[in-house]
Amino acid sequence: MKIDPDNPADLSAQIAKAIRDAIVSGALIVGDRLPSEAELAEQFAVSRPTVREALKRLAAQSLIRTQRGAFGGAFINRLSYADAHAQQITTSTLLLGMNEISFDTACEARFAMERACALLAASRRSPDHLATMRAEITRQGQPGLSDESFCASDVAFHRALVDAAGNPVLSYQLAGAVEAMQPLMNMITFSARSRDAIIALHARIADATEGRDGPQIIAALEELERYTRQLAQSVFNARAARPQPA
Amino acid sequence: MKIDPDNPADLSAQIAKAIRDAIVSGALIVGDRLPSEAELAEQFAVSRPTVREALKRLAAQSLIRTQRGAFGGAFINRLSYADAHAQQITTSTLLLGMNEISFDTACEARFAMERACALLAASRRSPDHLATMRAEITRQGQPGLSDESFCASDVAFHRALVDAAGNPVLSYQLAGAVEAMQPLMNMITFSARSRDAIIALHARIADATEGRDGPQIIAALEELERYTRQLAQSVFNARAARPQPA
DNA sequence: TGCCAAAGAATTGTCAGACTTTTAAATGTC
DNA sequence: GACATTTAAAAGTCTGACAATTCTTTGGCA
Repeated sequence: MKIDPDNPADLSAQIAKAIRDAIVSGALIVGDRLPSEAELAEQFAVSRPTVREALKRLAAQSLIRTQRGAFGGAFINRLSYADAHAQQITTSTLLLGMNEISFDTACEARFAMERACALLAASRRSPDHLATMRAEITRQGQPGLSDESFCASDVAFHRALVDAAGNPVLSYQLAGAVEAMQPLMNMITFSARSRDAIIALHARIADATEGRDGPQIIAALEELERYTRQLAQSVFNARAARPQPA
Repeated sequence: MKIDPDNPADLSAQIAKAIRDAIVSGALIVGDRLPSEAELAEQFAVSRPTVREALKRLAAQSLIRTQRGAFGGAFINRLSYADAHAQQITTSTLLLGMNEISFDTACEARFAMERACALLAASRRSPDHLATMRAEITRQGQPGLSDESFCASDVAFHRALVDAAGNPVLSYQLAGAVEAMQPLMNMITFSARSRDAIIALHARIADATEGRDGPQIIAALEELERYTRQLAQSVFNARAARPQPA
């Protein structure tokens, strides 16, 4: 583990970087225990609060976990899918929310990646995935469903499709992108007619998945993308025409 | 901003969560300044070091940036592509390195997503992207190039292809996946013959991109995926046959 | 008046030391 | 040998202080 010269950057940031590099490079393995805070403080020649700040930075990225008590300390964490997924969603959501990313751009990226799963999903889908897709379609057709619930079910449907591809890396990447878009989707009011259209496309996707017809899934996804973007366009136009509702 | 009951979780984690939620939900906007550490300490009824630990957690995720001096403080950060990208790479690298993800799984996901960019890249590629691709191909053909440099150039080539799709969200997602795989790729020794094969495929991709022939790009990528996996397979087999070099 | 330098204040960065809480290991007792 | 008790190690938290930084304001000088 390298030391830190007295450069102007935060000491805690430098310490965090040193430890992070050691983890990413493989010098520290999952399950390894870091020295205690007091020992680290001595090793880096800083105070314990400074070491603690560094460790909290690493904990924020799920790189380490801390345990109190005797023989406790900071341990290198195995990054779980759940943690990675959560971080992915937070990052993607902020990126979509804070930067000038248009709905079209986000939509294009999301469907492009989803189509990338289509062929794999067609060949690997299990009865479980199909059942989930069908269940969500049923749910989407229920009257009185709020827009938020409809969107949530939409996410669950697409997630099932992505999971059907049977590749956890794809699931992790895609699920982040799809869920990050949900706040944008929630802004759209879905009329009964548009819901019917979407449900019909979902049914087409489910049928094609059941029939292991990859190209058909892709075609349906392309149509869904077109329809979603058109729907968003009209919503934004309507909103632009009625400037501020106060 | 909500308060924290005295539950068993870390106070700093709770405070960080409260502020993070406020940011993600939009209650705190980019550029907003948080209260000073002393004020936050009073507001949450904790000490300043505890507040500081919470702020460091947020800083680790690039959610805030801090500035010293009068009228300094913690400001809500605009998540830059560079920051998001860096986090994406760290997360993906760890996920690939620490979990039992096979090379095949990572490879499959990466090429599936890359193919998703092919059609967009074919229609939107600029002369700049083509020039980068050609330059990297030239570089890959130079004799005496180390395996690491060859891999780095390989990453740069594919990154240019992805960027050619002209969708920053795709670039951000893909670049993370591609770069995360580099440590795994670095473990492969590329013989002169395999380099030639890869370079030929790269040239085919560049030609197809120049000719705006999306399906041809996809076909070449499929072949490249097959070849890469086969190459990795033989490397791993050879390694398994010669148990421990000690 | 106008400009530049010095003082002041606000705020983060860092440190030292102390105390509390949690947890597991070691010890003692039946 | 099993169970209860003690003990020690470690993170979690607090208090108080000082250093470093940076913006604002004020004062002085031409």
